[in-house]
Amino acid sequence: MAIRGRPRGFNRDAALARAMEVFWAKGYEATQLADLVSAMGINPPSFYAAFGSKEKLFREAVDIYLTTVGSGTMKMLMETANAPEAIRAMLTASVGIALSNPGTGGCMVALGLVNCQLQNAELRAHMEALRQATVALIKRRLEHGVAAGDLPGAIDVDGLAMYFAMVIQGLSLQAQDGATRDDLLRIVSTAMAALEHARSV
Amino acid sequence: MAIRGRPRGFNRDAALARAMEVFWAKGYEATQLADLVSAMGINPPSFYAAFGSKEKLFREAVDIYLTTVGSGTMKMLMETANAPEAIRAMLTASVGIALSNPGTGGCMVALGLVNCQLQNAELRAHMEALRQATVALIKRRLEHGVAAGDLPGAIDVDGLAMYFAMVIQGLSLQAQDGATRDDLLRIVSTAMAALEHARSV
DNA sequence: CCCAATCTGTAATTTCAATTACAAAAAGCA
DNA sequence: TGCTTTTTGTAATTGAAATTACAGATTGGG
Repeated sequence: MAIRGRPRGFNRDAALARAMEVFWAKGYEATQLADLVSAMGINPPSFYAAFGSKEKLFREAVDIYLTTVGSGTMKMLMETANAPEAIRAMLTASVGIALSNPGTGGCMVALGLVNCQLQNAELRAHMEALRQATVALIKRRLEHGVAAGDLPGAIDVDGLAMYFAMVIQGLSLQAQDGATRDDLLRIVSTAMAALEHARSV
Repeated sequence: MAIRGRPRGFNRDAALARAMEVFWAKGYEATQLADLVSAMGINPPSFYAAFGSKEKLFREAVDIYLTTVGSGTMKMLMETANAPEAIRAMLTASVGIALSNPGTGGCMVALGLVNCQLQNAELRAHMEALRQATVALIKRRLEHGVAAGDLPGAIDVDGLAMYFAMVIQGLSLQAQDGATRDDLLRIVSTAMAALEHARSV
């Protein structure tokens, strides 16, 4: 049997994409329902019927952020041949993302939920887990680089992975502070010295 | 003539110190008056009489943060003899501060007001100006290092200054994500490679 | 000792943002 | 067509957080 009842008057995926942009631009807590429903072109009841709550919507928004906006960085990381080049490509992609933020600047995973209230601690933990996953991915790429001979076997892959994750987060904050593309790319080049140095040990 | 009226029943400076800790721990927007007055041991009317508003109190709290907690990093930066050592000392001091945050971790200037609402844009600009001042200070120290022969004359002092400011911010976010002292110090050592590399150019 | 000035505690008030009530609308099915 | 189901728009409702009203308390000055 077909779907009963009045059909939904808006495109759920399109509305979700709009919501993602708003969350990305303003962060979870600074975004209010009024911003969301306005950007999505719907009213509160439609919102709650389709997405459940602000928090559930945010989780969905992060999901599509990762599979759309964010996927590029990880793709660069995993698919660029030489390990140092892969790291550089990832950071360069991060710069692009940080600057394409429709609002203040920065990566949604890095800055979407900083300094939250106790009531949102669980959501914050979710974001933190995503960031830890990034660290793990960088570490794996470095290990692969060592195995492939791109990097010396003596390097501290754990330390370097944390370092580059830190760089991604730092780039986001710099973007929020108004850094230009040229500024951020210069920072990336400087940051890459960590690997240049590791290679020459 | 002496002061008329009932004397204040609490120590304003002590209360301000408590408030600073709360703001440092939770950030501006996640901190609510109830947290503040509770930590300060006073009631709302005393609070407003003595400090004016939450925003004014925050500005005062940032001021004493800078002159107490934060002064160590800049002291290290300006008073350590060798320029690369000065940078390292500054970053090491930042690690100590980030870990001494009574709450989630991180530097109050770096993370005290991220993702704020439009109504707090002016306050955010104030924080941003403080961060820019840090960049300027780092730049000056690097220039001094070049003049003193600690660093080669060809280095990009602007780029390096932004880079190390980014590191301070990134360290704060890493601290919030649960990084240990050992983790952060390893990141600092890795970050220092940027200067090691610059020296050997 | 009384008055003016200032602080304190209790208890509003105000404002604003998330969420829901409810009746009308729009579809399928008998 | 009448019934059921689901969505929609308007307009509450709820809840929380910043700020203030007000009466009582405590001081110095005359």
